[in-house]
Amino acid sequence: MKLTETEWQIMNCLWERHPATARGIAERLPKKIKWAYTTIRTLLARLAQKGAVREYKEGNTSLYEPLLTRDNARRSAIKTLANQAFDGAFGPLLHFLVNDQSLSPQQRKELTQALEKQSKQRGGRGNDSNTK
Amino acid sequence: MKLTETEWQIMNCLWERHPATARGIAERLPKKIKWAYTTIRTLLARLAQKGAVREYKEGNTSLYEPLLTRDNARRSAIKTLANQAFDGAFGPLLHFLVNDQSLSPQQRKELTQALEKQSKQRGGRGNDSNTK
DNA sequence: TGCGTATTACGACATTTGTAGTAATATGAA
DNA sequence: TTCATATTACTACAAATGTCGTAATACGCA
Repeated sequence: MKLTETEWQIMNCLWERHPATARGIAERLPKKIKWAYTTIRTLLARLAQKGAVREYKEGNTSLYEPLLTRDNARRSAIKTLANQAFDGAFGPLLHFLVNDQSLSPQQRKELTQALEKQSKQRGGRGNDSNTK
Repeated sequence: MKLTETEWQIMNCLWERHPATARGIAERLPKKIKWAYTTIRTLLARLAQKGAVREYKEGNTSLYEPLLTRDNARRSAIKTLANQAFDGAFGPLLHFLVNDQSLSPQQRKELTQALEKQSKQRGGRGNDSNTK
């Protein structure tokens, strides 16, 4: 499932807290973003349309909650990036990140540990929620 | 500089070999992609328009070459991803990648080394071509 | 020098994405 | 009940993206 930039904004709010109303989302959007209430509604409708969120009524008010999980959305986004910019390979993507972005010593340490941990539990996949 | 999916296809061909003609690019596009010659021309025009490639004439034929570097395009794409899906933080993005994607032992080793190397040359940034 | 083929130059058009407006309806408080 | 306000339902519309088509040239070869 692929999200557009605006959809990410909405989903980010939804993942943070849900179910939520359109107005609730409006309040939790980054300050910089000023969308009309109806704009949010439209985005939510499109998200529901494509199955990323579920819309249901509590009395008369519409509540929304994510169907697409954050991890899956992330996975999908990363896969797209890897495909288009790194010829589909995660290795080079990681390399690029590690070499290019300045990481704090703390972050480096955490990553090193994560890598070690992964090395231990051999066999490959550690985590595997359903990768759609 | 942000590229669309189709633009990435074109740019990937251009980075691989340049300068190139539209037809040359057509030949080097992934087999799955079958675009009319004019489609490629249009994409190239748009890319020239936004300053990602330079178009010049050799006699009558148009040649193209990238102005935007691959690394910068990658940086930009990664930054966008980090912002929209990881709240702007590279650390978590890397964590996600490291934990989620199955890496070969070889890849893990390389990354660990890269991290170490980075730790050594303290001060932060290792690489720094102009991050636009 | 005349023709078929490769190139160009430009315009076109359907979809998707970003962003809202409006009219109708439901709700709560005076 | 009535009126101001919150919510819904629908529609709209411009800009960005994906994909060409066509008419006019230019070029190389018979």
